[in-house]
Amino acid sequence: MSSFIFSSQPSANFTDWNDYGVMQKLKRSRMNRLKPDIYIKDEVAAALKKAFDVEPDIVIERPRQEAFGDFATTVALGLAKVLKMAPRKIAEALVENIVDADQLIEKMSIDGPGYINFTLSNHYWQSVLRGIIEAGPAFGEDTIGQNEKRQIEFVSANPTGPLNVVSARAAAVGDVLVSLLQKIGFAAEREFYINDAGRQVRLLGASVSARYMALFDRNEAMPEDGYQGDYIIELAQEIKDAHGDQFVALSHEQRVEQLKGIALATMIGKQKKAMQDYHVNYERWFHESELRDQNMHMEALERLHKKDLVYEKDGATWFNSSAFGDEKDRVLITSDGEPTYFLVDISYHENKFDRGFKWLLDLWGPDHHGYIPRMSAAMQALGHPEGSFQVKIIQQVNMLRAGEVVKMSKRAGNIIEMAEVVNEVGVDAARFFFIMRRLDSPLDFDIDLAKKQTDENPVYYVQYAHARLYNILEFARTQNIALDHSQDIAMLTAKEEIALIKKLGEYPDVLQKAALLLEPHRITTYLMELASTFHSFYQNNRVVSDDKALSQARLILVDGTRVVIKNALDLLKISAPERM
RNA sequence: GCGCCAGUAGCUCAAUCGGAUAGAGCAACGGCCUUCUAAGCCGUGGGUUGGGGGUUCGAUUCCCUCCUGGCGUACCA
Repeated sequence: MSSFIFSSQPSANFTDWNDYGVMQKLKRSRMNRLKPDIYIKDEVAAALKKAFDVEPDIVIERPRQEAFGDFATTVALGLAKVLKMAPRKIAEALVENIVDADQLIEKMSIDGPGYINFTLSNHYWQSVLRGIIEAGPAFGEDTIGQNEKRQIEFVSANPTGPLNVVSARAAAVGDVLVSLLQKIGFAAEREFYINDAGRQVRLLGASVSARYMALFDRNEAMPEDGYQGDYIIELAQEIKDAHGDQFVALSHEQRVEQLKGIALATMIGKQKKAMQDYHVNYERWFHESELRDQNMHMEALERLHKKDLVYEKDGATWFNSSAFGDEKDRVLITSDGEPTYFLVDISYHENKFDRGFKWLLDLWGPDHHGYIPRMSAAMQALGHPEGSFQVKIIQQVNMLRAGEVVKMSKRAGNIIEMAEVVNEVGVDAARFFFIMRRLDSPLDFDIDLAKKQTDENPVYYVQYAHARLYNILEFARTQNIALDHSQDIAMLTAKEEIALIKKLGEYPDVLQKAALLLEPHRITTYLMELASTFHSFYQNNRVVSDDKALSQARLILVDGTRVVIKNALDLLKISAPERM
């Protein structure tokens, strides 16, 4: 088993977000202004080349503590051994050789054992704000994806029951991940795989048939393993209301077949509606039946066959998956001659690659993680490069009310329904809460908290910041101080002003990292930090005052902040209220 | 048994490829509204990063081991 699929880190061949190779090819002028770390990296590299004639890997990081400046590098520490010199001596020589052609660096200092800290000038930060205003809704976007086709498949719940809360979590996460990839230049798409074929769908038909007949006082046995939830009864009732008794007289087989079709269409319709109400718009809903109708699974079998990875045993057809790290071989065609779900799923993923996607991500529920090795084995066997197929497990969700775990609903078939939760707390809170945590850790969803309209609720905290920003711009208008982007902003030098601009300037990095590391929670965390930085600025600096020039400069800062919060909320498809 | 994920402040979570004194929010306590939204701000206390060992200038981060919790280990889907 290659360990990459179990790693929470991106695989090695994955675009390395710390290697800005692609970006360096872009025009430097504009990018440099928004990527000061690259500028510093280049400066440090040139200085090292000049002073010591070495070209080590240089990492530019942001110090945790404000006192250490805006950027730092530990390169001198790492070079100590190579150059056989004290790190501080190396650092001193390095600093002396920094040219800083663009005059962005305000201060350089050598601290501790040999850290070199860089503080950028206010002038530089003002230019960042200019850049944000110019970019507007596009601020944060990038082109590093180079239009590569990527696809994320998520939710893909069986159409045999209502969607549960893990689906709600997966829907929010998957939707935002695709948006993130699109923002940094990938041609990314959302896809929902509808399992509308096979045993379980026949079971759905038979279950509905039994309930339907009961409505006419006919006794028809519920199939073994049939679906027990009360929603099946509701479904039967809906069918009776729409079609009357027209299926009663049919043979059992015919009735099951017809009711199966109706029930399936109804359930899929409900799923589509739930997703739409939740602001998730799939580029494609892919039907499993399509694969089967076109015999794509047999084609996939043939591909494996050609690679000599298939054999017959005990009347079944097996895939030699253990040769690719799976713990045992898996059945593709059962001894009854039925293709397994696994085989069909392999062909589905082959189809995705055939459609031109270079990279696939599946979001699966926690009960499917045992399935990862065999699927990865299949993709590897079929020659897809390592890392081109990835799976992330969306961990379980505990719904809490008054501190207690909410019990499952019998009506929905012993699950907690997605629609119920979304209706109760609203789309904004639901999406925010589901995105707030890393996807591989279990999530406690506090329903009471999500509904609270107080500072305890992070959604309101962020939305309030947006409403407040909007209100300031409105108020300025009433005072006849218009927002004018051409005004001078050189007087924006106060501590809170610069701190706010710095925070705004982080957004593109946050977005890029969230996208490439598949960690959407970075966006919500950032939003909370940004809101906090803004509230702090607001508290200490009056925007609209008698000083007209200063007011106008601050209005530009307010507008820049509004732009970034709006962009991030739009990305999450959470509303940005103008008034609260 | 084997495998996957997780274990960080009372609670929920962060922590930028291994970097500086591990940070936020909530809860607790104390301040701040004549001024653009107090759904806000400022401050105080709170930690053996589950335990132990290793790798090195440096470990929440990498390796080994143990403990705890969740999940998975089908000719089901």
